[in-house]
Amino acid sequence: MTSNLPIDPILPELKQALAGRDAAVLQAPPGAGKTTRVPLALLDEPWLAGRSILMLEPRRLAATNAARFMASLLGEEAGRTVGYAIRYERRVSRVTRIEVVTEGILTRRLQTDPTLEGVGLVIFDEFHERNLNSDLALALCRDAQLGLREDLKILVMSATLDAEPVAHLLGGAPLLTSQGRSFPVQVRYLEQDPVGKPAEYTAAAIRRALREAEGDLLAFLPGAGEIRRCAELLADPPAAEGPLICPLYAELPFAEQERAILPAGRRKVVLATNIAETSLTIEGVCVVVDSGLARQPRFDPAAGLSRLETLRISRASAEQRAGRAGRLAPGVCYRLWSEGTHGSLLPFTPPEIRSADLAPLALDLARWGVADPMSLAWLDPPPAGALAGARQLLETLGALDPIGRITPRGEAMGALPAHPRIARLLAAAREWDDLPLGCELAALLGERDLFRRGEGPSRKSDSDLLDRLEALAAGRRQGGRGGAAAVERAVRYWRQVTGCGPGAPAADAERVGRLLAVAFPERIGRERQPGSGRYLLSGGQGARLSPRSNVHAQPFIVAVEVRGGKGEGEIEQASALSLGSIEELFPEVRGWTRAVSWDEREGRVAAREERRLGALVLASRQVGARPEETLPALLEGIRSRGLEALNWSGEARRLAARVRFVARVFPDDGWPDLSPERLAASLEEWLGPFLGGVKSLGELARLDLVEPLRALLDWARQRRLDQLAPSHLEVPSGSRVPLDYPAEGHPVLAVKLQEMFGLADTPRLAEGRVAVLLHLLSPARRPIQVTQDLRNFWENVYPEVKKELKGRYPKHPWPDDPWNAEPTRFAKRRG
DNA sequence: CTCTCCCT
Repeated sequence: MTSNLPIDPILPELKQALAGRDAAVLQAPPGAGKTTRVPLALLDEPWLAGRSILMLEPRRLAATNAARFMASLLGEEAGRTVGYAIRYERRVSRVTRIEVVTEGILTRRLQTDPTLEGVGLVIFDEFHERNLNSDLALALCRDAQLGLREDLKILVMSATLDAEPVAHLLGGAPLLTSQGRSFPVQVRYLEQDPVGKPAEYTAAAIRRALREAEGDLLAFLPGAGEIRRCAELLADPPAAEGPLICPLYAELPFAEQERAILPAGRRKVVLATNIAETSLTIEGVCVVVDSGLARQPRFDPAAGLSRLETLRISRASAEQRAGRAGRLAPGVCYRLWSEGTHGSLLPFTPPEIRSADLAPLALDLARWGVADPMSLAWLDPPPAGALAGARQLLETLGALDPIGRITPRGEAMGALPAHPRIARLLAAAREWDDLPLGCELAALLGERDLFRRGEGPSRKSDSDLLDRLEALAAGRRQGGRGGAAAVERAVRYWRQVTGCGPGAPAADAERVGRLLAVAFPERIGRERQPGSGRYLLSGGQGARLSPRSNVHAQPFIVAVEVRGGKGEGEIEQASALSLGSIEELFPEVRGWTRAVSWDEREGRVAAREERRLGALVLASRQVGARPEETLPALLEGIRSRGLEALNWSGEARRLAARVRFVARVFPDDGWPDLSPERLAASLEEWLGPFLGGVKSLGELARLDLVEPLRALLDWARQRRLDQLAPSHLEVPSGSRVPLDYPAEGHPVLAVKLQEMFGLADTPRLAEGRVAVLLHLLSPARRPIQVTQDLRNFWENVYPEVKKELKGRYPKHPWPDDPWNAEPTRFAKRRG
């Protein structure tokens, strides 16, 4: 502890803050030395009273490195005063006072020992990354602190300037800020946002940066595809000075990653994914070229699948990337977007909890005994929709009961350090005495896909899990070659955790399929047409097998990994399964359930009995529909065909039109709304009661709508309707002439002129508020005049009309004095 | 352009 670090001046203040409070927040940029300085500085504080410190790191490498470095400062090996625990490996002893752990470890420790016996302080390092597990661990830790361990202290350390909300969350904890140690980085934006493909404009920008600036160059690209393309573009023609081009992404074999990280002896261009933003530090970088893009997973709760999206990074992320150029000396960062666009970027990368698969978190909450997650302290609470989806899955897996409490099986699953699906698979393997196979599958599913990693066999189009099991076995026969080290280590781990005895897995397709089916019950697929390779999954999504898949011509499969497009996903890993197994594993499919639906082609209600697994119909038979179950299907049929499919008699149309007219004139008198939209929306209420036993369009056609419509009016309103808007009007000739009530404008009375002799005043409706529009007709019922002023017609228009038409209709009366002529509907009597 | 990164 000789050299001075930027964090040092603040340590006394930090000690004091923690002495008086149960929590503190320390904000310190990279290079301040917080990770290795803070735990050792606090070790002898009196409030710690000899208890130990747990420190969380987001990555295994960071955890082991921090522990080893601190141990070396004490002149010890890791495992004495300073130890660590990561998956597969724990190095601690009775004298250990500082234990550095990765995030999942703390959650598991809290579950088995909620009081954190013997621990006095929990430090959350790099909390700004906002990983799902650190958010959960902090929520649980705070809950333990408030309920069980008032003497437990929490210290949150964060690199970026968003520490205020955490301090607030921890009850107004003191917020301390430290300087960092880094060199200035000059940031250069583009004039305008680039057009074209990221690989192409990034390659162009790299060529320019190599001319303009000195030193090794680190470029950030969204994925391996862009990195390969960019490397090709830089190789042809070779960039100036012919620098060494080093791709860097997680799937790359370790040796190649090392080549990118270590000094090369000549100028180097590293093309990296997000892996270089936080997890790996590259020596000698003075120039950063940032495409501004990253690929991020988004879990779709409806489909139960994640898909990758290429998104613009946040300003905080851009800051972090730029900082990589200033670790050793002043540097330059080329941002491949405009300064205007920079202002529109998100300030921080959204926390993982907002878009992740929440099934593991939901099981952890249930184990913790939290019914309502809102009772815990969250910076961002788990989104309700995703959480509901996660609980649904857990219920399907048998881990939760229908009201969301953990079941004994759920307890057993939660005790296994794996995703609930894999835990379910292992539980089934134990039950079926198939543990060797279960351990291999758990390892294959839990690690990166064997056929996708750069160091392994590269038959990436094979989608059958049996092929992967065979590849594992073949690798073992060849003496451990095959690059499946991570999977093999996981196999050993699971064999140890489950107490699985020796013995080779019995890897026949059916056993594999059955184990996978219980873990992925909503991804059981049935082929749509034989040989099509296109499947409907029990969860309702569609998916297709690659044409080069080895899972051929299987009517039923389990699609374990589906790479999601928005429509049909591509099945990356699957296994065949028999119908018999499905029936055995999911007893509910053995029962027949009735399904009544509208058969559009036949135009009738169809009732079937079906055996189904989620969206899959495994068998179906036609049955007769019972009268009491036809209504919803019939209404669905009417809706699909529209109101006009109903039997609108003239009388029914007129009735509806009259009611609409009255409702228009007296809008506040409570007349029912009989607009087509409203009628369509309320079919069930007004038409439903008249549809008893109706099953087909033919029967529907026999139902006159007059009665259902009239039923919407009580007796008093029916009487009032007849007064306000009669269906017919009596004219001077004695005829009862039908009135037409159009949707807009005045009601129309179309009547022969001769029937109106002697009438001066235009008839009025609706208590005299609305005059009818007269369509005066010739004896041949041709329109002569449209008017609302009958008196004016007789006096000024009729003489002209008479002259014109008298010759054409000689048998009809055309009196000179229409005021005193007898109105008639007939022609003149003969002779 | 064919899947980012990490973790029990």
